[in-house]
Amino acid sequence: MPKIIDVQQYRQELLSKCFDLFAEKGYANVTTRQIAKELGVSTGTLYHYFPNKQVLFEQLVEQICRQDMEVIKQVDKNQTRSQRIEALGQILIENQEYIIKQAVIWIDFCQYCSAYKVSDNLLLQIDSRYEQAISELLDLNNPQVAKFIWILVDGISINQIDNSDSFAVQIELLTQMLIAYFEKHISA
Amino acid sequence: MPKIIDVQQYRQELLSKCFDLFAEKGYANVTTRQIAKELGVSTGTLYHYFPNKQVLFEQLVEQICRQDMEVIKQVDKNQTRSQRIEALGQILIENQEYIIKQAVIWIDFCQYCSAYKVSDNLLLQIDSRYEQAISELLDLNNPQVAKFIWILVDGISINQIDNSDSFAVQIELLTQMLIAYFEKHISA
Amino acid sequence: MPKIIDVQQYRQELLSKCFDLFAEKGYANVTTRQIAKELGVSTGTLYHYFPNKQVLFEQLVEQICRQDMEVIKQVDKNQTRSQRIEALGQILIENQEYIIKQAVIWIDFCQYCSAYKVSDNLLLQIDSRYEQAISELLDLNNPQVAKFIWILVDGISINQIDNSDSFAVQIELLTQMLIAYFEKHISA
Amino acid sequence: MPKIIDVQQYRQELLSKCFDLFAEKGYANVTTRQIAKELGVSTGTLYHYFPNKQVLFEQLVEQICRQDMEVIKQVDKNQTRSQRIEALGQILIENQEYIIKQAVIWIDFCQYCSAYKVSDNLLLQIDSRYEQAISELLDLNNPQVAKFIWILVDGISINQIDNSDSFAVQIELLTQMLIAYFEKHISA
DNA sequence: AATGAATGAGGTTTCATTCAT
DNA sequence: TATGAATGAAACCTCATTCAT
Repeated sequence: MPKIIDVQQYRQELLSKCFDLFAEKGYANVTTRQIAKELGVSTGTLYHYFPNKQVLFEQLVEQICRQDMEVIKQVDKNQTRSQRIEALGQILIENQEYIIKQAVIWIDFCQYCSAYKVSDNLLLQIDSRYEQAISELLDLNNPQVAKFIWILVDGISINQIDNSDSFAVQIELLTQMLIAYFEKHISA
Repeated sequence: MPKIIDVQQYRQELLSKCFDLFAEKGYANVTTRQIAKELGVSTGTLYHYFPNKQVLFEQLVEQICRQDMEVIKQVDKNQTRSQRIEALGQILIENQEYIIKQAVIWIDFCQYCSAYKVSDNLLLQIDSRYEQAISELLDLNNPQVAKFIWILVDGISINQIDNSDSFAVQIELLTQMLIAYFEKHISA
Repeated sequence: MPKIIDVQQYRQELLSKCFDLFAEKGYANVTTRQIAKELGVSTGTLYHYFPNKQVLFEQLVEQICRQDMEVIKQVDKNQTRSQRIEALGQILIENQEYIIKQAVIWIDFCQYCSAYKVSDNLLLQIDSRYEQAISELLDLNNPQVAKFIWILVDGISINQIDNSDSFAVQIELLTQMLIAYFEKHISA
Repeated sequence: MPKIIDVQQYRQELLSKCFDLFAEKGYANVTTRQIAKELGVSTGTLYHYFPNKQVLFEQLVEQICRQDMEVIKQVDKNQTRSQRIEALGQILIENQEYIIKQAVIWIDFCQYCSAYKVSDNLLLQIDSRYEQAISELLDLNNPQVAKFIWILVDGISINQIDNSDSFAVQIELLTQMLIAYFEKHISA
């Protein structure tokens, strides 16, 4: 029993160590040897913990999703919607580096699903988790709006690859835009 | 007398025929053999028109940018800003399929630049062309806002890979949000 | 009739123009496109005058052999053997650049014959032409000695690829060595 | 525990097994698949031990040079110069097959350096090692003479490709010629 | 559990040669 | 005659995966 927990925990550690590498190069451009080297293990060991590269990637995406849920939970819900939007924006800016990488990996995962003709189950499932988390956070009853917001965060993140100094500016713009939109269309 | 062919024009035709394939699979997942097959030529012919896969991809990105400039130009400038925003949204929705693919390829190109350590010259140059085109269209003096808008369109587009029925809804949301933002913050 | 002569002559011109290219790169490293470019014609034209790359190369080797026979003939035969050896050495030094290239191509041709499993007929035939020419020039009755001399010239030539200033020195050494040998072993 | 293998030693074994193939066909005419087949391994394994075909070839040349130094060392130095020359000739004749192949590869390497525009460092370095070894063996103070001798051996070797029965005759001729030369020009 | 040597299918690219014009 | 676009076999090389140790 305790052994199993250790294995599971070690797997999580390995996944965490992969994060930067996948964010930087993308699934298709990372070799298993590079992964093994980054993790400080042999390729044999890598294949001992993960059946193949695809599963490794999918588990990484799941791990990221779980972490993102935690990030979103940090927002204090005892505030007006505008305040919560600003708080979310603030958290994104504070975790800028992580958020950008997470978005890059997510987009990479979307392409991976279409390119490798992998079943979208995981993709759809994670997608709806984000949708729900944002919906709850901002008391939205239109799921499209919730998804929309997270999509915009991705959009902004991805385009930071080269000049990452504008991330904060753009998240701020997004924040203001959302506030203006909600003020005009939906009563808080 | 040799076969007379407008090489430059034929190159453009070939690039156009690649568009769907790259949008669907992504640069790293498309093989040159697949490209040749899609184009209905041999790999030898492919390499007769493009020195290598990278240049082929870069020229495709350039072609897309030129086409996008044409799409943006379609908006009638004799309207209020809100009207122009709506017109732009309308055009995006009308060209939904193309816009999504274009965005997917663009994001792929961003990753390609970072993964292959290709010089960013082309990336930055194209980036600023979009910025300028949007700035002119909406009379913006803050370039960050212009870039921001196009980034959001990319963000929305990318996430359509699997359920593309929400594109129109999300572009509509973006339109309304931009209008609300400009009404509140910037006089038309 | 005159047409045929022209074609033949044009072929010789083309071959002459290939000489430097083959000497510099070697048969296997020269592409037909490079040859065509060097000749200022299209690949189609190249294949109009020569059935393929192999025949082109073989004809070049033949042409070189004919030219070498002319070089050797320049030696005035009304001299002692030692004088004739020195005269030959002098001619080699005067034509240093040509001699080196000719030797490089010849060695390349030897390798070509073994690598491509081409029949050695041409090789043997040319070999014996050199043997005879040297035998006649130096009044040798041992054909091995004649061949030996030409082989040494090749050996010296090939090793000039990088520091070609020692060619004259080494031909001079060869000359002295031959003279010493003949003085000791064979009466002039 | 992993399979224990002395990588460096295995590399040397692999190189030794390549020797004949390269001698017979030449660098440009040997394919990596042929090499792998000759070595009895897969192409993947080949690339596990050598980063690419060029480096493989260069390491082969280095290995050959080291072996040649051993061959030259076999000559007993407690003899007159004439005797040492004869002893060297004898060793060359005894190792005829190896010497010819070694020479063919060396010449191939010279062409390889010029054709592939590889830096000549290795070539010059090896060149000087031969020069020194011969100089020491025959107590020569003129390095040109030392280089000259080895060049002649190469020249003779290369021309044996097709009728290798004359090698001994020609090495014998070279030996006599050198003795005659030294008797006349340089006191033993 | 851990290693890394070994595999070989499949990737990108080259190039001798052909052929419609 | 002359052209050069087109071909596709085959070159070099990579990399996910396996397996003996």
